[in-house]
Amino acid sequence: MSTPTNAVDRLLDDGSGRRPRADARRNVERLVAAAREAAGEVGAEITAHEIARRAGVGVGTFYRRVSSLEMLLEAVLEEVLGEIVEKGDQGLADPDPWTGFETFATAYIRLRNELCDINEALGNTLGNARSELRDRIRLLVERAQDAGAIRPDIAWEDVAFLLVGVSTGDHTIGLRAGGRQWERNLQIMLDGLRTSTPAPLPGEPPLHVHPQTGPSPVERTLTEVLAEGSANSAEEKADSTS
Amino acid sequence: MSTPTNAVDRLLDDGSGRRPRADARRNVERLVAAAREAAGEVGAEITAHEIARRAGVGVGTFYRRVSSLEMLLEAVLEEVLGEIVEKGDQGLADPDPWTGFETFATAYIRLRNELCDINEALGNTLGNARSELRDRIRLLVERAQDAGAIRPDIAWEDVAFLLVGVSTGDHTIGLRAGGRQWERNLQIMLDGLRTSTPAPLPGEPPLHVHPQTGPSPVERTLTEVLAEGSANSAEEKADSTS
DNA sequence: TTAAAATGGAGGGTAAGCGTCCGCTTATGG
DNA sequence: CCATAAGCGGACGCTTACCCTCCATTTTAA
Repeated sequence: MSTPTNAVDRLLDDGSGRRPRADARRNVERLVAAAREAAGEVGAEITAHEIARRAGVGVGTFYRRVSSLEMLLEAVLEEVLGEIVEKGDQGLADPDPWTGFETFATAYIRLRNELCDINEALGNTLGNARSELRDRIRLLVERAQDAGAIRPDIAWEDVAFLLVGVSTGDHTIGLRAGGRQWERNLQIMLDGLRTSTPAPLPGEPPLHVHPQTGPSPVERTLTEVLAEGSANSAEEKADSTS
Repeated sequence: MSTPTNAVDRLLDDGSGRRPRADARRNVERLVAAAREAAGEVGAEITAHEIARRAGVGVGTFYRRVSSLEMLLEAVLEEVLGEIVEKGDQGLADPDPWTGFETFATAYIRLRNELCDINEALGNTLGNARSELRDRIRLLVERAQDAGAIRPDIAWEDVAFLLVGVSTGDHTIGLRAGGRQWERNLQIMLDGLRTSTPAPLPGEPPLHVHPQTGPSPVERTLTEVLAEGSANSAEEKADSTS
């Protein structure tokens, strides 16, 4: 009980042991909430003024309650990472390895969207929690592979990379998804990971689904495509007919 | 022939119609190459000084050859987008819809990695090329769906989002892939998209592949997981036993 | 009621990037 | 070979953006 476990308490603990005034605590809570929200929306280039504005407090208050912007972000990041690791443990506790993995993956992405890239922004201050997270991912993947639910030619790092991509892919070339695109991305990725057949996609399609006409199987691996690609990588310039 | 088609010629064209000196042309070429390379590595927050340094020229030269940093980035972006669209046309020319799609997807990600997020950085200056790109993706996906190669419950926008995610996911929680992770991401995504069975993964695994022991099928959809997740979204706090 | 605690926002200090200026160098055509 | 216009480099000034402090005023709570 002497070491506060959540961001708010840690930030309020100035070492004097005195109980802070009510408005002080209220403002710290607002600041942490605002920082978490802002981090998810704006990303790493969030400013102290912006957080203070969202929290409805002045900049002065910001810096009295929080020793620095970096401190606040670090506290928030650690808090969220803790929640993610906890989700990993919940997944490992699930008797069904695939379900456990799936549950974790879902929660992970949802939480990761809150952090956005704050993570990378403030460097390697959290080596400990990060290695804990890596452990959970590795265990979840390997357990599902042992159970035959995830294809065996995958490394757990592949999954880590894919999960990032899933949460990142929600806007491109003028297209912008409504914040739940990651759910569809995730399902498609899961279908690529698993050994059994595809599951139905969650949510609504971004715009429309193309009406299907007829079937016809095909076979060629990406490895072959890549080989071709590097074979004719010599540039060719031909005038295109408009 | 009056309107130069590549970035170098466009930047050299100062309207006077005079042929530029040899060193001037050489430096523009270096600048464009450096900008393309730097854009891929550093991303959107690239600086004029950095590009000049990589090109081995002074800042003065940079600004004489290139009216502004924005102009250079725009020229590079347009050039790369043009190449991508061309790859799309090549894919559409392929008689096999799946192969055509696969070829395009590969080339697209490879080129997209060069742009990184310059794209978003300088706003909507390229609405035209972007809509052309969208067209190619839509046609490629729908054609493959008509042929029965891509699962029918997918919208072409899903594919656009997924392709971004695939190229983005190459570093996370202290893990960093060697630049070819996207190939593995892509194959797994393709396996999730297609109607037939998974293909072998390209390249080497990031670190190791977990030795498999035994099989056991499982079934649960992400939709169900999501429903559960939002059901017990009420926070629970319990002291963890260290 | 009153003093300690807290608040807010103007403003100083700093860092970083953009683009210019000008003295020196180099290509090029006669 | 030489004259000259074109080109080169990088120091430097300007602007912008952000971090954090200071202090007159307000709020809490004993």
